[in-house]
Amino acid sequence: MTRKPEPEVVPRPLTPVELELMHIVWRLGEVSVADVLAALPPERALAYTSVSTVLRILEQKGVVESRKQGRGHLYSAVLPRDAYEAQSVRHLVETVFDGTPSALVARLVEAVPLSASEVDQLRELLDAKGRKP
Amino acid sequence: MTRKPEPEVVPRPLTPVELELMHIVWRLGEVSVADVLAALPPERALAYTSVSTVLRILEQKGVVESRKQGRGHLYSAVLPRDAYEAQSVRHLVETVFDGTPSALVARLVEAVPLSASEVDQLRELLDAKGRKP
DNA sequence: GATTTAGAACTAAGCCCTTAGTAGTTTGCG
DNA sequence: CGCAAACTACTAAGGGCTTAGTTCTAAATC
Repeated sequence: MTRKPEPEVVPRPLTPVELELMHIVWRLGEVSVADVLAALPPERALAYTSVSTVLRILEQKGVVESRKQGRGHLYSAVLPRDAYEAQSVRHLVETVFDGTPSALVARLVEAVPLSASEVDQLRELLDAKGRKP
Repeated sequence: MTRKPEPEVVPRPLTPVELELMHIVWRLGEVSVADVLAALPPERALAYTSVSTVLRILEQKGVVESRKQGRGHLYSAVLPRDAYEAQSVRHLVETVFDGTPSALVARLVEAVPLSASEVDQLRELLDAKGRKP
């Protein structure tokens, strides 16, 4: 009935709000609560305390770290965006595509509209990969 | 404070247990609670009532439907696996990769070990895509 | 037809997520 | 120094997820 405390093979994705704030942290580097608040789109009016709470949760999860600065704290990412992207893709391959990466890409090119230039870009990526395995 | 009831642009992913059961439903087609229970790996000993509850939640969400059969119910997928895969990829592109599909693939080929044959497969997918846009 | 049994519905407990208020502390300013 | 503003920690409420027990009903068996 209780959650298994074993370290997860593929870490659990960030929750929607956590991810929303992390995008800001990744973009700005080192941020105060006020910075995050200011960076949110106008229609997304979170309370100061809500942002503060989520940042504290993220710190508790080890996703960001903070250092004291003047009156408040400055938060910065411990988990780089690259790493989270990689983690997310792995998680999706694992849980939805039976661990088969090509199945994901197959579905992607079929289900998501791709511009010609994007297709070209992908081809280049594969060529680079194919030449030095 | 309450969740906005607007229809989501990209539907929320299934929860871990829901997805776990859906894999079984997709594989077996039309299943009873007992079927699902039997299809679970031995180390995954869910109670009958737990499976029943999750299937009922899935039905409530419109992901499966049921018809009465003798003593119990038979559940079958309303949401095909294809569609869910597409939905999941779109969701990931949207929330993690800024809506840029090629960024996802770039991260994939970098972060997930791909066999040479998988790389070839991907190339073929792209060729097929490139020829008829 | 009565009893056993299989299943569904209801319920609940524990946990996490989201949002935010309140209270208390620290800092900067006059 | 004292006050106002900013900031943090604590707390809470509402909702969803996970797991499962209990209870009630319907079906199968004798």
